[in-house]
Amino acid sequence: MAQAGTVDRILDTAEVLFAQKGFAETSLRAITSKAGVNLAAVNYHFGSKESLIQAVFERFLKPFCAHLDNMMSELEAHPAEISLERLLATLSKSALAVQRGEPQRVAIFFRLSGLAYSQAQGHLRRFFREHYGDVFRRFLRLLAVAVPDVPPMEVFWRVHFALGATIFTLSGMDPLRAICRSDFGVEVSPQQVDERLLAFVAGGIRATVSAS
Amino acid sequence: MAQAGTVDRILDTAEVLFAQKGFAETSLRAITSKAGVNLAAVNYHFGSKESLIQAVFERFLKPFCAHLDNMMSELEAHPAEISLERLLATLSKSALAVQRGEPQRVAIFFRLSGLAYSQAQGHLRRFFREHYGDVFRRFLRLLAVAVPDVPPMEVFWRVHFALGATIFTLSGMDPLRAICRSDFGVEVSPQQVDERLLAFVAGGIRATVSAS
DNA sequence: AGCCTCCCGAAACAAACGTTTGAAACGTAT
DNA sequence: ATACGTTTCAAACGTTTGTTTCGGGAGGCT
Repeated sequence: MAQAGTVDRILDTAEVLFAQKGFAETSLRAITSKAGVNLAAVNYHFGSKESLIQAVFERFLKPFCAHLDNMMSELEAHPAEISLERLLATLSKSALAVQRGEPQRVAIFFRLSGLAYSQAQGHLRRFFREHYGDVFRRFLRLLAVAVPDVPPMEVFWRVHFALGATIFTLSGMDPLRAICRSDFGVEVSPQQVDERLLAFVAGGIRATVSAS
Repeated sequence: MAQAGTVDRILDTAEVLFAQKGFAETSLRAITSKAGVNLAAVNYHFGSKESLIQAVFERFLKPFCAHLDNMMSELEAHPAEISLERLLATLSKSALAVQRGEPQRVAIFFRLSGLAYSQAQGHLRRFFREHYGDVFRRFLRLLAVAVPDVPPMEVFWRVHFALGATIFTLSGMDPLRAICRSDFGVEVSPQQVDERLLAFVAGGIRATVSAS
C-alpha cells in the first residue's frame, strides 16, 4: 500500500475514517489530507462524496458476495450437506474474504455496515437492495432448507434479528471487549466473541416457533 | 402539543428529525423552523447542539429507567418469580413507558438508540455509561439469576447480542415490514414482530454454552 | 513537432453550519 | 408606573463544508 494509486489511497483512507467517525462527520479534506492527495481528487475520480461512500462499500461487498456465491453454489450442488452451522460458517468465511491482508479490515467492514444501517433512509439502502438483494434472497432460500421446522417467513425475520446482533456486536467489538475487561476482569479475544455470537444466533434461529 | 412551551416544542421536533435523518444530518435551522421557534432558542435553552441531543435522550431514558427500576425492585423482593420471560417482558413494558400518548414514540426511541450506538465513539457513549450504567448492571445481575445455567460473562455478551438484534430490528421496523410484505405478500404488525423477536432473543440467551 | 487525453495541484466558490450578539418584547413584583 | 430578570427576535459572525475552476505537466499517438 506504500505507493498505491490515488484512487486506492483515497479508498484506503476513507474506509478507515468513515469507520472511525461516520460519514457526515468525516470531511473530504480530512480524507484527502491524510491520504496525501489533492482535495479535488475525490470529485475527479468519484464524482461526489456519496459516490465515494458507495465505492468504499463496493470494494468490500464485491469479494464478499463473490466468495459467498461460490460457496452457495457448492452447497446447492450437494443439498444433503446443507445445515445451519454450515451456512453460518459460510457467512463467517466470506467475511474473511474482505480483509485483503490486514485482519482489521473485517472490523472496519462491520463498523461501516452498522453505520450504513442507521443511515437507512438515504441513498445507501437503495444501493444495497439494487446490487445485493439477489445474493441475500439466495442465502435466505438455502437457510429455509437448513431449518425446515421454521417457516420461511419466520426465517426471514430471524435472519434480520441475527444480522442486527452481528452488526451491532462486531461493529462495537473493541468497546464491548473493554467493558467486559473492566466489569469481569477477563480478556476475551475477537475469535471468542465470534464463537459466542454464533452460538447465540444458532440458538435464536432454532428457537421454537410461538403459536400465533 | 399544540401550544407547548419553546423548550418542549424544540424537543418534540428534534427527536422526530433526529430519528429520521440522524444527528449530524439534522441542522438546528431545520429543527427551529419546523418547530416554529427562533434559531437562537436552542443555544439559549440548551447551550449547544450536543446538549440538545443529550436532552432528547434524557427525556426518553428517565421514564424508561424509572419504570424499569420499579419493576426490578418488585422482582428483587420476590426472587422466586424471576425468570427470563419475566425479565424480557419487563424491558418490553418499560419501553412502552416512553410513549407519552403517541405510540410512535417507541419507534423513535429505538431509532435514536440505533443512531446513538453507531455514533458510539462520541460524547453519547460517555453520557450513557455515566447516567445509566447502574441500571444496566442491575438488570444484568437479575438476568444472571434467571438463567443460572449460563455463566455471568456469557450472559453479559448475550445481552449485548440481544440488544443489537432489538435495536437493529425496532429501529428499522417499517422498512423491514415493507420488505416482508413485498417478498412474502404478508402484512405483519409491529406486535407480531415483537413476539418473534422475543422468541429469538429468549432462544439465543438460553442456547447451550459451547465448551471453550 | 504537434495534439490529445489523462491526472494533479492551488485556489476559489457558494452554501450551510453552529454560535453569538444586542436590542426589543414580555411578565411580574415592587 | 417603574424597574427587573427572562425570553424572543432578526441579523450577523467566523468556520467549515462539498464542489468547481483553470492552469499545467506527463505520456502516448499520428
